Amino acid sequence: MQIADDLAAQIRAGVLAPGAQVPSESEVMERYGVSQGTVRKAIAELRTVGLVDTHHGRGSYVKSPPPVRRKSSDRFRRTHRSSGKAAYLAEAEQAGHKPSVHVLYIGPADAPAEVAARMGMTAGEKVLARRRRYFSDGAPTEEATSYLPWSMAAEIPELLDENPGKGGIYARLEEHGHALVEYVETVQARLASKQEASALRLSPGSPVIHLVRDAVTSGGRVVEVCDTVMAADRFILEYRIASVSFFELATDRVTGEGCVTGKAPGQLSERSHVSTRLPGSLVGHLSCRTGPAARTCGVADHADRHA
Amino acid sequence: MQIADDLAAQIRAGVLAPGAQVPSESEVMERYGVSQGTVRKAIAELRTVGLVDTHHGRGSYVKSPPPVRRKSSDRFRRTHRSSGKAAYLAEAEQAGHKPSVHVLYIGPADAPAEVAARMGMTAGEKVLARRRRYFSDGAPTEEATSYLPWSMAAEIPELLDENPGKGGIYARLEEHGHALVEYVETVQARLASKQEASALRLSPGSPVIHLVRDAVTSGGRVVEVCDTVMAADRFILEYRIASVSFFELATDRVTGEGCVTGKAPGQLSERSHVSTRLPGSLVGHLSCRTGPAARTCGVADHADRHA
DNA sequence: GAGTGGTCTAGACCACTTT
DNA sequence: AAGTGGTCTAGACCACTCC
Repeated sequence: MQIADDLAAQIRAGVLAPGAQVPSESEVMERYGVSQGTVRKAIAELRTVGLVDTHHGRGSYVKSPPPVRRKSSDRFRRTHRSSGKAAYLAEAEQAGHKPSVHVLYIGPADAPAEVAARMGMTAGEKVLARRRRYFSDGAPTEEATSYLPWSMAAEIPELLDENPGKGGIYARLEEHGHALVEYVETVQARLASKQEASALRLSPGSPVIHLVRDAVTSGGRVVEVCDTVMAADRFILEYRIASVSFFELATDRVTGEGCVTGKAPGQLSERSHVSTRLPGSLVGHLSCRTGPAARTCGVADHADRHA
Repeated sequence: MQIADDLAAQIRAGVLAPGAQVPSESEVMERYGVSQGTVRKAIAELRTVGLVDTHHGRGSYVKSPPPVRRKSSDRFRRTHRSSGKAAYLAEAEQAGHKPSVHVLYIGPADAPAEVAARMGMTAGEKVLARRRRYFSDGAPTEEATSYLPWSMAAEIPELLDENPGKGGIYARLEEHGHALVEYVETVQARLASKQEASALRLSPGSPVIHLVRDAVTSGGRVVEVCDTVMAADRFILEYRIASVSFFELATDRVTGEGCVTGKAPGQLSERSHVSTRLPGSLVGHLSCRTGPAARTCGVADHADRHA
């Protein structure tokens, strides 16, 4: 489409600056000597590519590129929790944006099938759902729903609060004896559904990132599933992957010496739980999975509570 | 659009099975009593949602949902390298697909700006590029380009081969003294460009996942950058995140005892290098970054080479 | 050649926004 | 009321595919 390319070039060259109005349909019709349908297709193209926003009865305007936020896998490090702010707020402020959160719902819900499967319960079982929408500089960026077993809600009353306190719900879970060993995030990208598009104020056809995170305890139990839908153009996800897991260090090689106090390597069952004592007073607990899937493990150190 | 919803419902209900031909434009025009333009919009909708494939002169056909492959962050564990197959082939076969790889280019190239920045060189510098396209069951799924400093190509001749041998290029790098400590992956989702759409046989408007991975040595040097574009509907990325890093275990708490042989905790500079001796004969090397960014570290164990 | 999708035109009518 | 985008129609013409 020559017309779309032409306009796109003008935008990228800065002839049409962010915020400026794109020539109206009738104007373009005249200038290029084409019919309205042709113009509309060209502008639709610009819209799906994210170059313009168009408003009924007002015109199309050049979009300014959205601020991109980095979401690092390090954000779950227990060390980062002391900050006292929810991970989201801390991260966003650091990046120089005005963050805000809007709680949409906190209360009982029926577990969706996928969530139930991840938590090892039957679909439809009663769970606690925490649904909220996040904004950056006033614009919605993501919508997240946390699911927890309903028994947790009784055990930990703060989970029903809008603001669960310092360190967020993960800190509360750990305070109540559910040490979190690892998080497993699955990432998918797809086009926004109509509901998602309107909730995140996206033009239809925009991509979203669908992120689902399981929080796993040292016992191998999934105590929370967090389902997040993010506007794809506003995020970069960053993951740091070690080439050797702590689990491998402790069990594959360091035998004897009283180091691994659980089972011997090679004798680990599907979900094993072993303890490692490192020099100093540190106790590390490992929850692991073995077998053909050969998954590595998580590391939980309970040192904070033993010290 | 009522007509699109109607067809979509038929597809999802199985009235129109995968592979079946969607009624032709003229047929739909007649049945719903609308004009061609209206029908075309409806079918375009189905196309962008990924429900149908349409071929010029032949018609539109119901797509069968593409096989989804899981890409786990564990695939870089050194333990998994012994398999003797490239990570891609091993993973795909395990999932029951017929994988194949097509090498597009291996040779010198000018470093793109972003790659140069990640590797700490100036843009345009000469690098080795390895570009290949991956297929699953005959359908293209991703296209990846690895960039390495040109000096590596001289040092490690296998890097110029189509098949770099057992364990892939990461194994070759490590054999030549470049122990890889961690990988940093950044994930973005966006719509496919025209070139990407045709290379991956996607309909325009389809989302892709753009993944860029840095391979970091124990010295903190980025020796490879791998730039990958994947068809979003064919992948689920999975990342396992430990709640405590090995780095934190070794330096924040385990002091004295001769355990950390590098600097004391709190004295680590922006990019430090410390060594840890664990019980047994294992030696762990840590490359880390500290400071306000408070990034964790990677763990490299050189035990294989010291044993 | 008959059928398919791809592109375009010219014009009508509606809904929203601004003045 | 005037200007904007949103939707639709009816028809022309082209390009590709299959028989």
